[in-house]
Amino acid sequence: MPTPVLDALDRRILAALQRDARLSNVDLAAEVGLSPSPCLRRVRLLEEAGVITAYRAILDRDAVGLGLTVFVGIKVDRHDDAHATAFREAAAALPEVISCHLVSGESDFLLQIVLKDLAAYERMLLDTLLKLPHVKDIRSNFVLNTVKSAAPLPLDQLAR
Amino acid sequence: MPTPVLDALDRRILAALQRDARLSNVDLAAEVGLSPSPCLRRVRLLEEAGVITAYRAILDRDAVGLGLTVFVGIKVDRHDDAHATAFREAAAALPEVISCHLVSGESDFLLQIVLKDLAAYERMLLDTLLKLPHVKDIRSNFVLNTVKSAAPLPLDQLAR
DNA sequence: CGTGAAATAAAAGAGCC
DNA sequence: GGCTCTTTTATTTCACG
Repeated sequence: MPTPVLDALDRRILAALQRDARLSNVDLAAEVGLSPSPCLRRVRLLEEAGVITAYRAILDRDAVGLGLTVFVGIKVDRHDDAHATAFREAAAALPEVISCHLVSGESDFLLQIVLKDLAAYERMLLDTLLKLPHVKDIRSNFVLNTVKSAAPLPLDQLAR
Repeated sequence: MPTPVLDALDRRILAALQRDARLSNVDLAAEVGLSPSPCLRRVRLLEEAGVITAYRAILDRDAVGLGLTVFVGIKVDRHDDAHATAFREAAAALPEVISCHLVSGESDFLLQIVLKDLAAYERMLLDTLLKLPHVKDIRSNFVLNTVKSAAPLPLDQLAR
């Protein structure tokens, strides 16, 4: 068994910060059963190691006027590096695209796009998405209802 | 023009907190061009109004040992409320399911599932997903490469 | 890793523009 | 609404066991 990168305490710290990133170090330490000093040391290490990549406020999309979410499947011309890279960079640069993955299956890329309404999506589709490099086919899947979103990662499932 | 729910200052506050949820109120105020008191008042109001729903630490999935992300399209038997609701609740209760949406198009539901590896997904598919209520068809799309993930919402796009 | 003390910073509130 | 100033409270930090 190689030295585990994350021990049980690290996982508890991460779980707590996923639930509430604004926990003070004192409260966090109490929650994970540690005193403040070593707790803060661990958090700093997790940040420096790139395990914690950011602390974000999660917003209600409807409340901020971004009521439309669309999952967009996109096929590109070919799969070679030059094509894929050009597409990737162009897609990632769009602020409306909040996630973009290369996936197996029907589509090559799966994008999650957030917009004000259908009219905004129509403009985006015509003016931007269809003009991305090497796009061959686009399939739009509109979100009708969000059952669960931006949930914390299931660190409990890692217990060995 | 109805009273806008969010004015320009609110949007600047939200943008800053999406980028860094751990900003102190003093720093946040300086960044948005406000003094601390009104800035904190606005943040509290945004929290109470449900605009800010959570503050989360964002983790590197590979670094925590959750190297496999799968987008799973699921069709259910029928679309009536009883069926859809039963499915929804069962799916949302699974910790590995970090997002679940009712969508238009090919599938009825689109789930984002995070796991350790393919073996874990095989178990999940056989033991859990296929046994969810009213499931008719499952299509698994494996993430080969993550280009962009958990990006902040594009509040700039709301400027009228 | 824990403890405790010292230094620092943050939040909260009152009164005013 | 927002600003400033003051008070109160909490948090970070560090040296040592």
